[in-house]
Amino acid sequence: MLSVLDLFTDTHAIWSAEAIAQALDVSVPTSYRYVKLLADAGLLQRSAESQFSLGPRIITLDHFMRVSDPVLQHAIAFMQELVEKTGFDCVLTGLYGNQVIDTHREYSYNPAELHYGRGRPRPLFLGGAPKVMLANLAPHALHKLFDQHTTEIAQAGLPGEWAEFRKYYSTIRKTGYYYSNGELEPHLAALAAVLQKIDGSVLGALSLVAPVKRMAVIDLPKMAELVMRAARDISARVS
Amino acid sequence: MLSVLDLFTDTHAIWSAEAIAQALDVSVPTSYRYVKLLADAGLLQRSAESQFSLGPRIITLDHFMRVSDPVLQHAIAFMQELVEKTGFDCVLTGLYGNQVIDTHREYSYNPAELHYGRGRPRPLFLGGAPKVMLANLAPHALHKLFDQHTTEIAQAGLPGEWAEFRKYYSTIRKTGYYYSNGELEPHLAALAAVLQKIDGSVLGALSLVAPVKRMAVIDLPKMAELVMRAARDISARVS
DNA sequence: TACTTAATTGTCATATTATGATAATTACGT
DNA sequence: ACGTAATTATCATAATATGACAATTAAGTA
Repeated sequence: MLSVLDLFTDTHAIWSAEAIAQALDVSVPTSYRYVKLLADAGLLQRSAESQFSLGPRIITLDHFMRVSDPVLQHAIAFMQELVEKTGFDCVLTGLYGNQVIDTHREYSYNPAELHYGRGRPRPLFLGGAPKVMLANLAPHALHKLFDQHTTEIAQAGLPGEWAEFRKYYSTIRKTGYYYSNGELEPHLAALAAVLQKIDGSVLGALSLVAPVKRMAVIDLPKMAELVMRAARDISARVS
Repeated sequence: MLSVLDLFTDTHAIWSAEAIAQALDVSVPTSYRYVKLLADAGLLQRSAESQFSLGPRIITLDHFMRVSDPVLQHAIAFMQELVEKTGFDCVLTGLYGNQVIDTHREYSYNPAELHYGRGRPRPLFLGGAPKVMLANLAPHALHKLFDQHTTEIAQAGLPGEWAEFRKYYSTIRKTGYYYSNGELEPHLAALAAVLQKIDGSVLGALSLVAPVKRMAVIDLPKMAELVMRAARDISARVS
């Protein structure tokens, strides 16, 4: 029944009861039952005649998550400071099982477009934030991901052999940060550092993001030092 | 099983399987089953030893909602303009059944505190946004709310009789906006206007919020005109 | 490394409930 | 008021959720 939620995405945000029945291969009455259950819980809402969309409960639950997320709470001030110092956007990212999600974005300027900051699912093997997080996972956890995502790893151009794959991430870990140039989106560069608890477990990642063009005049080591220090400070506060 | 989600709030964000079993009056194995189902769907996650919290799926779903919400999409630009013109915070609010929720906030300045903008549940009968929305509901919908929330209505100091209650909201509807002075929070004032589709159905509300102190020098009719025009423009775009 | 305790999952009989087909009802536009 | 589509009720049957208990795994500690 929870699989009804899987149907709702950014590109297909509205579903009819009948379409749900078809998609899940259940009868129409059952589809209505599912929808009713989810709507009663507020996870769905009727958006129009026979149309359903995601419901207000999700907004509230997300609010609870933000308010009670210690990483987010402590990170914001440091992120604002980074934005002020650099003029770049600052992004906070989390690793949830096999999913990488941006959890907050501090904007350097306010574009008139919708802010995609929070919640955008991201590829596991592309971009700065995922790389510094994976680089700091316990070896067995990384190995698990390696086994589960063979094709994605190949697509990302990463080594198909465990030894080299591991060495690749080990290098990143030793460097302390990762600079991605046009890796996730061609025109964007990012510099990321990991957030971790005292015991070494990964809390998330902190990145500065900017157009590739504007990186020409940047002193990378200096910028890396800024991000890493902020990351360390945040990590210390959370622990 | 979905009632597990009800347990998680901003003040109690982490639950153990055992505590859930007790709260829902089910056996411990059943509690683990519930938690497993929800965690597999991403609605919950293990946060520590035997501890569960709300999961990443909620962040993603909220993201989908924001991206596919036409009101939000069209409103942001106007909200930014209002912030620029007035220096006040601008808030977008939605009505979902019996629930009033802020869905976006454009900040006039960037306080170093966490932004509570999106998702905060609000009382139904206090504050500008709920009042302009309720004032523009179809009479039968308003009557329904009137019947269902007798005590809250009394607590809010609103008329306990339907005729007067209706008249109260009718006045607001005719005025076109509502100015609330310290109604929701003692030190805050807000001016709200309704967003509605061409057919008159309520889409939400648009408000400007500022400390009461700063309202002393404000020309209310002028400010009301600004908010109402923005609200009309947004409404027009959405339709 | 082994030991101890807590956390989590498996087993299984039973009671509960979910399901689909069909019918009845409601809501909506004309 | 009418006709169509949407939604809910009925009911027999199949499926599965539940709790008690046992087994297993994980985590902390000596």
